Amino acid sequence: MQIKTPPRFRFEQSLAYLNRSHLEPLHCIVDGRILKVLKINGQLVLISLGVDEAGNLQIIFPAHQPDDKTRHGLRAYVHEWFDLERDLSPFYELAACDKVLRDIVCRFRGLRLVRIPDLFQALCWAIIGQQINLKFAYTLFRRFVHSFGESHSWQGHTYWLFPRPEIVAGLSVADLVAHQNTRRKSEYLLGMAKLISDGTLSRHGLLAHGSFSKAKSDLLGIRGVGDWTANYVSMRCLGDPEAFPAGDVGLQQAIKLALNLEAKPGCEEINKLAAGWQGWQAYAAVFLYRSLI
DNA sequence: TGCCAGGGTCTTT
DNA sequence: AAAGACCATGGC
Repeated sequence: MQIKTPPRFRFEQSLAYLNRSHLEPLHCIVDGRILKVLKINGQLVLISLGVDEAGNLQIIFPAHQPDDKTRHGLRAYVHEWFDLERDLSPFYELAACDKVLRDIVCRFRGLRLVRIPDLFQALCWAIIGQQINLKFAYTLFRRFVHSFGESHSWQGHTYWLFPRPEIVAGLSVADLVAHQNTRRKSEYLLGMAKLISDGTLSRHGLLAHGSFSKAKSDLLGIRGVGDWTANYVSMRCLGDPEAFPAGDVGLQQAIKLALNLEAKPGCEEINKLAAGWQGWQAYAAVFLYRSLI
C-alpha cells in the first residue's frame, strides 16, 4: 500500500524523532522502517512503514492483509500521524527570516509534526512527562503500557497497544503509585481515564466547536492539565498549529542553544520571539524539540 | 551530591 | 493577580 507524500516531507526527519528513545513501547524502528500494531475500527493490523524509491510512504503488512475498510482507516491514520495534509510553505517562508528558526529549519528540512492521534495517550504522555526528565518519563510511560496495555506477538517480537481508558479507570491510585508515579499524577491519570471512559471527554467533543481555543480552554478545565499540558495536547493530538507550550524547559534549552545565549530565556522572552511565529507556533516548537535530539 | 527535569495544584498575601 | 509551598523521584 502506498501513500503519496506532500512537498516538504522527509520521512527520515520524523523517523529520527520517533527513534529518539530506545524505551519507546508503541513502535520499533528497524532498517529505516516503523513496525507497529494498530487497531483500526476494531481490526488489529501490523504495519511496516517506510518510503519507496519515489519517496512516497509505503506500508507493508508482514502478518495479515487487511480488508479495504481497514486500509482506508489506516490511510487516514497515517495522514494524521505525519500531518500530511498541511501545506508548510508559509512556515518555511516565515522561518527563513527568523533568527531562531532559520538554521534549525534548514538542518531538519522535511520534518513534520508527528502527532499522537489518541487523546488518552496524548494526555497520559503529557502528564507522565510533567516535571521529570525525558528518560524517566519514557521509563514510566513504558511501564504503564506494559502493565495495562494489550500485547500481540508476531515472529518473536511483542507489539503493544496503548491501555484503554476503561482499564485505567478501574485502577487505584495505589496501583499507579507503585509504578513510581507521584500520588498527584496518579490521581490525574485516573481522573482522565474516568472522564474519557464515561464519555465526558473525547477528542471529537473537544473539536466539535471547530475552535482550537475552545478546545484548549476545555482541556484547562481538567484537573492535572495546566498551560503546558493543554498546549502540548492541542499541538500533538488536535493538530492546533498555534499551540505552543511556552513554559517548556526543553524549548527554553533549544532556544538558548539556537541563539547561543548564556542562560535559558524566560517565558516573557520566549513569547516575544514567538510573536513572529503567528499561526505556526506548533511547528516552531516541533523544530526546536528536534534540534535537541 | 545537589540541582534539575518537556508542571500543576493549593494556599497565602 | 501574583507569589510561594509542596509534590516527590530518577538522572547526571
